[in-house]
Amino acid sequence: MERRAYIPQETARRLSLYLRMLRRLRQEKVRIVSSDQIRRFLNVSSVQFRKDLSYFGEFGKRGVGYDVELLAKEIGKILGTDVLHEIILVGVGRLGSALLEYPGFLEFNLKISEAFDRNTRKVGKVCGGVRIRHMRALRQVIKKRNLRIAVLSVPVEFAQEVAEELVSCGIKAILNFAPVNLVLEGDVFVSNADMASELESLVYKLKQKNNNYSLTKKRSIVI
Amino acid sequence: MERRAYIPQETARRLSLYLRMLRRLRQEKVRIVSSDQIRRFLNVSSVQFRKDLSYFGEFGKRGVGYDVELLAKEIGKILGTDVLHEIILVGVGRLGSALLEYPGFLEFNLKISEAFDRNTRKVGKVCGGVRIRHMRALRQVIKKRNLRIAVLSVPVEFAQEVAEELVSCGIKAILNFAPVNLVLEGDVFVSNADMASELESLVYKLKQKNNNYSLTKKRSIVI
DNA sequence: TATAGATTGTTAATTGTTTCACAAGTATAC
DNA sequence: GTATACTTGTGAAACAATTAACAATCTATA
Repeated sequence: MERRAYIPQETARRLSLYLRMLRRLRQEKVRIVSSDQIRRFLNVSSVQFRKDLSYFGEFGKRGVGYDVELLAKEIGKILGTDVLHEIILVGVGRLGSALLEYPGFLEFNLKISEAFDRNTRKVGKVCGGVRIRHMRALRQVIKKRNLRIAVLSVPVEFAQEVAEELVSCGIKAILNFAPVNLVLEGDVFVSNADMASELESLVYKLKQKNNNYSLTKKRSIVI
Repeated sequence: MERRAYIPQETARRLSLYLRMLRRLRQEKVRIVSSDQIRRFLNVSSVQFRKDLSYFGEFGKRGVGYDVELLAKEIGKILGTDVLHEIILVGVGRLGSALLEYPGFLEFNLKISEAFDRNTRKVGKVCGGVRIRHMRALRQVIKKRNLRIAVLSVPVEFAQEVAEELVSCGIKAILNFAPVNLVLEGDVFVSNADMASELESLVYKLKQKNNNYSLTKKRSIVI
């Protein structure tokens, strides 16, 4: 097959779910897994799983299944988790400090290695193993360490301006926790972790169900 | 047009973004807005916006635009934010307490009105205006207050069992912050707020861009 | 009251994603 | 060795979502 002509966005999103599942299986000493087992664990159809993998190569053995160890390694390579990625976090409020202590990032070889806040009372303190710096140091640190990815957890009213500053410092990807759509110039990827909107979607679905309106299926995931 | 034959999932997701934008405009005393202005604010094409609304009715005036006040009210009705929805939160760890204090939920008329934890040292304390109860009280409170929606922020190793308990108590929608896919029986909506996976997707996109592989567009807002 | 410019609402075409159907390969039992 | 039961990989079909194209309608103005 002609690989990588283009990869469906949705496929890319699912790869990290696969990887996490495989890692868990590996931990439990499972050696072989079939696409049908994956379906049961992840609510992704077995064909979907196989099709997703097919964009990158052939990793299974017909009649048998997939070698957990091997497949985890391959997906890791595809996603780039074989290399440690250093991230910065801007805004060490309640959410920000929760994120600094969040253990889940390591799973994908992601590490928040710098944190910034403009509150001088927070500066110098250590949270999640990271010493908080003042916003003034932002540009210098980003440039010096050549960082590309930022988590933005400042109050909503500052999100836009801080995001612009991040971009001007060379940041190329932002995970935004502020409930606002960032409008940015240049080639920056922005992903919104919009908790309120996510919850609202659930409320809406419940309402629809009760009213017997129908939604198309697909996706239940997400931020 | 035959309204509401079915509503695209994505349309439902976008409605809350529209509502937030409209509220902000209303606050700024803007009376009229065109779909083209919305495009500039939200990175959603003007046709997309109009198409989305068209599933529910005709809310604009040709040659003019949309009445901000009126449209906000209509979308609010569609989404169900005209009524207060009470939510419970389970797991008052670092992330849980950040969520309890998160002001963004009110925007959609959502209120975390009960919080539970199994750590007796936390029980009785007040966080974000909510007194934390012991997990033992879970069933009784849910039944008594007839609650339907839960935010799950317990450690990943307990997520599955707690989720099952929630469902057995009558919960119909769960916003899950644990990095695991919940497998649940019955008609429950689960939405995963998967921060690590979200960040991982950004890393992947950056990598693709540098390698000049192409992804299809859509979602996740590339500016 | 006719005309120009603006903007919505909608059908049709296009693009993107999932699912179907099945060929091809592997393991096991006899 | 052959039959049987699995399981993967994939082209084609079906389905879903977005975008293009344009008719309908409104406002302002001469």
